[in-house]
Amino acid sequence: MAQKQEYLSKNQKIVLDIIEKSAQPMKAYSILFNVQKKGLKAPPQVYRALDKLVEIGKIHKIESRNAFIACRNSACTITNATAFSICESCEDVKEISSSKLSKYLSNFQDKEGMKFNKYNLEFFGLCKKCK
Amino acid sequence: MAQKQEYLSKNQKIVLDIIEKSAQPMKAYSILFNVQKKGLKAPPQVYRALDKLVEIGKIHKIESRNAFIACRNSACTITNATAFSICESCEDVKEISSSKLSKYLSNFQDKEGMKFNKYNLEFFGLCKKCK
DNA sequence: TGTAACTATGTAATAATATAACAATAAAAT
DNA sequence: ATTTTATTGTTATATTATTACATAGTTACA
Repeated sequence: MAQKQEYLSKNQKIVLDIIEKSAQPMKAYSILFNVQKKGLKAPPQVYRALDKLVEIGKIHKIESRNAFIACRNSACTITNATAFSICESCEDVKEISSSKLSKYLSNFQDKEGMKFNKYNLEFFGLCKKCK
Repeated sequence: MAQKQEYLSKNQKIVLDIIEKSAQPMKAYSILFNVQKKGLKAPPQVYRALDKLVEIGKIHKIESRNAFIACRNSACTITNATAFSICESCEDVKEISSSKLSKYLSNFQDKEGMKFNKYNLEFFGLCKKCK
Protein backbone atom coordinates (compact mmCIF):
# COMPACT_ATOMS: atom_id res chain seq x y z
CA MET A 1 0.00 0.00 0.00
CA ALA A 2 1.21 3.46 -0.83
CA GLN A 3 2.77 5.42 2.00
CA LYS A 4 0.46 8.07 3.35
CA GLN A 5 1.67 11.59 3.00
CA GLU A 6 1.60 13.57 6.21
CA TYR A 7 0.77 16.98 4.86
CA LEU A 8 -1.42 18.32 2.14
CA SER A 9 -0.47 20.71 -0.61
CA LYS A 10 -2.14 24.07 -0.95
CA ASN A 11 -4.74 22.96 -3.48
CA GLN A 12 -5.38 19.73 -1.65
CA LYS A 13 -6.10 21.68 1.55
CA ILE A 14 -8.45 24.06 -0.23
CA VAL A 15 -10.42 21.23 -1.80
CA LEU A 16 -10.53 19.13 1.35
CA ASP A 17 -11.66 22.12 3.35
CA ILE A 18 -14.65 22.77 1.14
CA ILE A 19 -15.67 19.11 1.16
CA GLU A 20 -15.36 18.84 4.92
CA LYS A 21 -17.60 21.84 5.37
CA SER A 22 -20.32 20.23 3.32
CA ALA A 23 -22.78 17.95 5.06
CA GLN A 24 -23.39 16.20 1.80
CA PRO A 25 -21.31 14.80 -1.05
CA MET A 26 -20.05 17.43 -3.45
CA LYS A 27 -19.67 17.16 -7.18
CA ALA A 28 -16.42 18.13 -8.82
CA TYR A 29 -17.76 21.14 -10.68
CA SER A 30 -19.57 22.38 -7.62
CA ILE A 31 -16.26 22.20 -5.78
CA LEU A 32 -14.61 24.01 -8.66
CA PHE A 33 -17.17 26.78 -8.49
CA ASN A 34 -16.66 27.10 -4.75
CA VAL A 35 -12.88 27.30 -4.90
CA GLN A 36 -12.61 29.78 -7.73
CA LYS A 37 -12.38 32.63 -5.27
CA LYS A 38 -9.35 30.86 -3.85
CA GLY A 39 -7.61 30.82 -7.20
CA LEU A 40 -8.33 27.34 -8.53
CA LYS A 41 -9.67 28.07 -11.93
CA ALA A 42 -9.59 24.89 -13.95
CA PRO A 43 -10.93 21.33 -13.63
CA PRO A 44 -7.53 19.60 -13.50
CA GLN A 45 -6.62 21.50 -10.38
CA VAL A 46 -9.69 20.14 -8.66
CA TYR A 47 -9.50 16.65 -10.08
CA ARG A 48 -5.84 16.29 -9.16
CA ALA A 49 -6.58 17.28 -5.59
CA LEU A 50 -9.55 14.91 -5.50
CA ASP A 51 -7.46 12.02 -6.81
CA LYS A 52 -4.86 12.50 -4.14
CA LEU A 53 -7.38 12.97 -1.34
CA VAL A 54 -9.14 9.77 -2.36
CA GLU A 55 -5.81 7.96 -2.55
CA ILE A 56 -4.85 8.90 0.98
CA GLY A 57 -8.33 8.27 2.33
CA LYS A 58 -9.29 11.81 3.32
CA ILE A 59 -12.32 11.66 1.08
CA HIS A 60 -14.32 8.96 -0.66
CA LYS A 61 -16.05 8.93 -4.00
CA ILE A 62 -19.69 7.97 -4.07
CA GLU A 63 -19.58 6.15 -7.37
CA SER A 64 -23.28 6.05 -8.07
CA ARG A 65 -23.47 9.81 -7.64
CA ASN A 66 -20.14 11.00 -9.01
CA ALA A 67 -19.67 12.93 -5.83
CA PHE A 68 -17.14 13.21 -3.03
CA ILE A 69 -17.61 13.04 0.71
CA ALA A 70 -15.17 13.67 3.55
CA CYS A 71 -14.10 10.68 5.56
CA ARG A 72 -15.30 11.11 9.14
CA ASN A 73 -13.33 8.15 10.35
CA SER A 74 -10.85 9.44 12.92
CA ALA A 75 -7.98 7.49 11.53
CA CYS A 76 -8.98 7.65 7.88
CA THR A 77 -7.34 4.33 7.27
CA ILE A 78 -10.21 2.73 5.46
CA THR A 79 -9.32 3.73 1.95
CA ASN A 80 -9.96 0.28 0.68
CA ALA A 81 -13.11 -0.75 2.41
CA THR A 82 -15.95 1.69 2.15
CA ALA A 83 -19.67 1.45 2.75
CA PHE A 84 -22.36 4.08 2.50
CA SER A 85 -26.07 4.48 2.90
CA ILE A 86 -27.79 6.70 0.38
CA CYS A 87 -31.30 8.05 0.67
CA GLU A 88 -32.96 7.84 -2.70
CA SER A 89 -35.27 10.68 -1.87
CA CYS A 90 -33.16 13.42 -0.28
CA GLU A 91 -29.79 12.07 -1.39
CA ASP A 92 -28.48 12.13 2.14
CA VAL A 93 -25.34 10.01 2.33
CA LYS A 94 -23.74 8.53 5.40
CA GLU A 95 -20.59 6.51 5.71
CA ILE A 96 -21.20 3.24 7.49
CA SER A 97 -18.56 2.18 9.94
CA SER A 98 -19.34 -1.29 11.11
CA SER A 99 -16.43 -3.48 12.01
CA LYS A 100 -18.67 -6.50 11.67
CA LEU A 101 -19.58 -5.57 8.13
CA SER A 102 -16.02 -4.74 7.16
CA LYS A 103 -14.76 -7.98 8.64
CA TYR A 104 -17.41 -9.93 6.82
CA LEU A 105 -16.60 -8.32 3.49
CA SER A 106 -12.84 -8.41 3.88
CA ASN A 107 -13.06 -12.11 4.54
CA PHE A 108 -15.53 -12.81 1.79
CA GLN A 109 -14.38 -15.33 -0.78
CA ASP A 110 -15.92 -15.88 -4.17
CA LYS A 111 -16.67 -19.30 -5.62
CA GLU A 112 -13.06 -19.79 -6.59
CA GLY A 113 -11.83 -18.88 -3.14
CA MET A 114 -10.61 -15.51 -4.20
CA LYS A 115 -10.37 -12.73 -1.63
CA PHE A 116 -10.39 -9.03 -2.34
CA ASN A 117 -8.26 -6.33 -0.83
CA LYS A 118 -10.73 -3.61 -1.58
CA TYR A 119 -14.42 -3.01 -1.92
CA ASN A 120 -17.06 -0.33 -2.16
CA LEU A 121 -20.61 -0.89 -0.99
CA GLU A 122 -23.51 1.46 -1.52
CA PHE A 123 -26.83 0.82 0.19
CA PHE A 124 -29.97 2.54 -1.07
CA GLY A 125 -33.20 3.23 0.70
CA LEU A 126 -35.16 5.96 2.40
CA CYS A 127 -33.74 7.74 5.40
CA LYS A 128 -35.75 8.31 8.58
CA LYS A 129 -36.95 11.74 7.50
CA CYS A 130 -38.09 10.61 4.09
CA LYS A 131 -39.80 7.43 5.17
CA MET B 1 -41.61 -2.73 -7.24
CA ALA B 2 -42.38 -1.94 -10.83
CA GLN B 3 -43.95 -4.68 -12.88
CA LYS B 4 -41.49 -6.36 -15.15
CA GLN B 5 -42.22 -6.04 -18.80
CA GLU B 6 -42.31 -9.31 -20.69
CA TYR B 7 -41.00 -8.16 -24.02
CA LEU B 8 -38.39 -5.78 -25.18
CA SER B 9 -38.74 -3.03 -27.73
CA LYS B 10 -36.68 -3.01 -30.89
CA ASN B 11 -33.96 -0.75 -29.56
CA GLN B 12 -33.88 -2.52 -26.23
CA LYS B 13 -33.32 -5.84 -28.01
CA ILE B 14 -30.55 -4.43 -30.13
CA VAL B 15 -28.74 -2.97 -27.16
CA LEU B 16 -29.21 -6.01 -24.95
CA ASP B 17 -27.99 -8.25 -27.75
CA ILE B 18 -24.73 -6.41 -28.11
CA ILE B 19 -24.12 -6.39 -24.36
CA GLU B 20 -24.88 -10.08 -24.02
CA LYS B 21 -22.40 -10.89 -26.74
CA SER B 22 -19.64 -9.09 -24.87
CA ALA B 23 -17.64 -10.98 -22.29
CA GLN B 24 -16.86 -7.75 -20.58
CA PRO B 25 -18.75 -4.63 -19.51
CA MET B 26 -19.44 -2.22 -22.33
CA LYS B 27 -19.43 1.53 -22.21
CA ALA B 28 -22.35 3.47 -23.57
CA TYR B 29 -20.50 5.05 -26.46
CA SER B 30 -18.92 1.77 -27.42
CA ILE B 31 -22.41 0.32 -27.56
CA LEU B 32 -23.51 3.29 -29.62
CA PHE B 33 -20.69 2.73 -32.08
CA ASN B 34 -21.60 -0.94 -32.34
CA VAL B 35 -25.28 -0.39 -33.00
CA GLN B 36 -24.94 2.36 -35.54
CA LYS B 37 -25.13 -0.19 -38.33
CA LYS B 38 -28.50 -1.19 -36.89
CA GLY B 39 -29.83 2.33 -37.14
CA LEU B 40 -29.36 3.70 -33.66
CA LYS B 41 -27.58 6.92 -34.31
CA ALA B 42 -27.78 9.05 -31.21
CA PRO B 43 -26.89 8.73 -27.52
CA PRO B 44 -30.44 9.05 -26.19
CA GLN B 45 -31.48 5.96 -28.11
CA VAL B 46 -28.81 3.96 -26.36
CA TYR B 47 -29.22 5.54 -22.93
CA ARG B 48 -32.97 5.02 -22.98
CA ALA B 49 -32.54 1.37 -23.76
CA LEU B 50 -29.86 1.05 -21.08
CA ASP B 51 -32.09 2.71 -18.48
CA LYS B 52 -34.91 0.32 -19.19
CA LEU B 53 -32.69 -2.75 -19.27
CA VAL B 54 -31.18 -1.80 -15.93
CA GLU B 55 -34.64 -1.17 -14.53
CA ILE B 56 -35.89 -4.62 -15.46
CA GLY B 57 -32.68 -6.31 -14.40
CA LYS B 58 -31.45 -7.53 -17.78
CA ILE B 59 -28.22 -5.63 -17.34
CA HIS B 60 -26.35 -4.02 -14.48
CA LYS B 61 -24.29 -0.88 -14.37
CA ILE B 62 -20.77 -1.17 -12.99
CA GLU B 63 -20.73 2.18 -11.30
CA SER B 64 -17.00 2.48 -10.79
CA ARG B 65 -16.45 1.88 -14.49
CA ASN B 66 -19.44 3.56 -16.09
CA ALA B 67 -20.05 0.36 -17.96
CA PHE B 68 -22.83 -2.14 -18.46
CA ILE B 69 -22.82 -5.90 -18.13
CA ALA B 70 -25.46 -8.49 -18.95
CA CYS B 71 -27.08 -10.25 -16.03
CA ARG B 72 -26.26 -13.95 -16.22
CA ASN B 73 -28.67 -14.79 -13.48
CA SER B 74 -31.30 -17.09 -15.00
CA ALA B 75 -34.18 -15.31 -13.37
CA CYS B 76 -32.76 -11.83 -13.52
CA THR B 77 -34.67 -10.93 -10.41
CA ILE B 78 -31.79 -9.38 -8.58
CA THR B 79 -32.14 -5.84 -9.78
CA ASN B 80 -31.76 -4.49 -6.31
CA ALA B 81 -28.96 -6.51 -4.88
CA THR B 82 -25.85 -6.66 -6.99
CA ALA B 83 -22.28 -7.67 -6.32
CA PHE B 84 -19.31 -7.82 -8.62
CA SER B 85 -15.64 -8.64 -8.60
CA ILE B 86 -13.42 -6.42 -10.67
CA CYS B 87 -9.83 -7.15 -11.61
CA GLU B 88 -7.84 -3.97 -11.31
CA SER B 89 -5.34 -5.19 -13.84
CA CYS B 90 -7.30 -6.67 -16.75
CA GLU B 91 -10.65 -5.11 -15.82
CA ASP B 92 -12.34 -8.49 -15.93
CA VAL B 93 -15.70 -8.24 -14.19
CA LYS B 94 -17.79 -11.06 -12.80
CA GLU B 95 -21.15 -10.93 -11.15
CA ILE B 96 -21.11 -12.61 -7.78
CA SER B 97 -24.11 -14.70 -6.94
CA SER B 98 -23.85 -15.82 -3.37
CA SER B 99 -27.07 -16.29 -1.49
CA LYS B 100 -25.13 -16.08 1.74
CA LEU B 101 -23.74 -12.70 0.81
CA SER B 102 -27.05 -11.38 -0.44
CA LYS B 103 -28.84 -12.57 2.67
CA TYR B 104 -26.21 -10.96 4.85
CA LEU B 105 -26.45 -7.64 3.06
CA SER B 106 -30.22 -7.61 2.73
CA ASN B 107 -30.49 -8.13 6.46
CA PHE B 108 -27.81 -5.63 7.34
CA GLN B 109 -28.93 -2.82 9.62
CA ASP B 110 -27.07 0.38 10.26
CA LYS B 111 -26.56 1.87 13.71
CA GLU B 112 -30.06 3.27 13.73
CA GLY B 113 -31.56 -0.05 12.81
CA MET B 114 -32.26 0.99 9.27
CA LYS B 115 -32.52 -1.66 6.58
CA PHE B 116 -32.02 -1.12 2.87
CA ASN B 117 -33.99 -2.50 -0.01
CA LYS B 118 -31.16 -2.14 -2.44
CA TYR B 119 -27.41 -2.24 -2.62
CA ASN B 120 -24.49 -2.41 -4.98
CA LEU B 121 -21.18 -3.95 -4.00
CA GLU B 122 -18.01 -3.83 -6.02
CA PHE B 123 -14.98 -5.87 -4.96
CA PHE B 124 -11.56 -5.04 -6.33
CA GLY B 125 -8.48 -7.19 -6.60
CA LEU B 126 -6.42 -9.20 -9.02
CA CYS B 127 -7.97 -12.10 -10.88
CA LYS B 128 -6.30 -15.49 -11.13
CA LYS B 129 -4.63 -14.69 -14.42
CA CYS B 130 -3.23 -11.40 -13.27
CA LYS B 131 -2.01 -12.51 -9.87
C1' DT C 1 25.64 23.88 -3.19
C1' DG C 2 24.32 21.82 -7.19
C1' DT C 3 21.64 18.92 -9.61
C1' DA C 4 18.59 15.15 -10.37
C1' DA C 5 14.20 13.33 -9.31
C1' DC C 6 9.95 14.08 -7.95
C1' DT C 7 5.74 16.59 -6.81
C1' DA C 8 2.71 20.19 -7.51
C1' DT C 9 0.78 24.04 -10.19
C1' DG C 10 -1.41 26.76 -14.03
C1' DT C 11 -3.62 26.80 -18.41
C1' DA C 12 -5.93 25.63 -22.74
C1' DA C 13 -8.04 22.36 -25.17
C1' DT C 14 -10.68 18.38 -25.66
C1' DA C 15 -12.53 13.76 -24.53
C1' DA C 16 -16.03 10.97 -22.43
C1' DT C 17 -20.40 10.43 -20.23
C1' DA C 18 -25.19 11.72 -19.95
C1' DT C 19 -29.53 14.46 -20.38
C1' DA C 20 -33.12 17.98 -22.07
C1' DA C 21 -36.36 19.17 -25.21
C1' DC C 22 -39.33 18.50 -28.90
C1' DA C 23 -41.67 16.31 -32.81
C1' DA C 24 -43.42 12.11 -34.52
C1' DT C 25 -45.06 7.30 -34.39
C1' DA C 26 -46.66 3.04 -32.65
C1' DA C 27 -48.94 0.08 -29.27
C1' DA C 28 -52.21 -0.83 -25.61
C1' DA C 29 -56.27 0.13 -23.06
C1' DT C 30 -60.85 1.40 -22.61
C1' DA D 1 -62.49 5.44 -32.13
C1' DT D 2 -60.02 7.77 -29.19
C1' DT D 3 -57.26 8.38 -25.31
C1' DT D 4 -53.30 7.06 -22.98
C1' DT D 5 -48.86 5.27 -22.65
C1' DA D 6 -44.51 3.75 -24.44
C1' DT D 7 -41.22 4.20 -27.95
C1' DT D 8 -38.55 6.41 -31.48
C1' DG D 9 -35.73 9.92 -33.99
C1' DT D 10 -33.18 14.10 -33.82
C1' DT D 11 -30.62 18.22 -32.41
C1' DA D 12 -28.46 20.41 -29.09
C1' DT D 13 -26.37 20.84 -24.79
C1' DA D 14 -25.05 19.69 -20.02
C1' DT D 15 -22.01 17.26 -17.02
C1' DT D 16 -17.97 14.75 -15.77
C1' DA D 17 -13.15 13.92 -16.55
C1' DT D 18 -8.58 13.78 -18.92
C1' DT D 19 -4.56 15.06 -22.05
C1' DA D 20 -0.89 17.74 -22.93
C1' DC D 21 2.40 20.97 -22.06
C1' DA D 22 4.88 24.71 -19.73
C1' DT D 23 6.46 26.17 -15.26
C1' DA D 24 7.69 26.23 -10.43
C1' DG D 25 8.58 24.37 -5.97
C1' DT D 26 10.56 20.47 -2.87
C1' DT D 27 13.34 16.66 -1.50
C1' DA D 28 17.21 13.72 -1.58
C1' DC D 29 21.73 13.34 -1.48
C1' DA D 30 26.48 13.31 -3.88
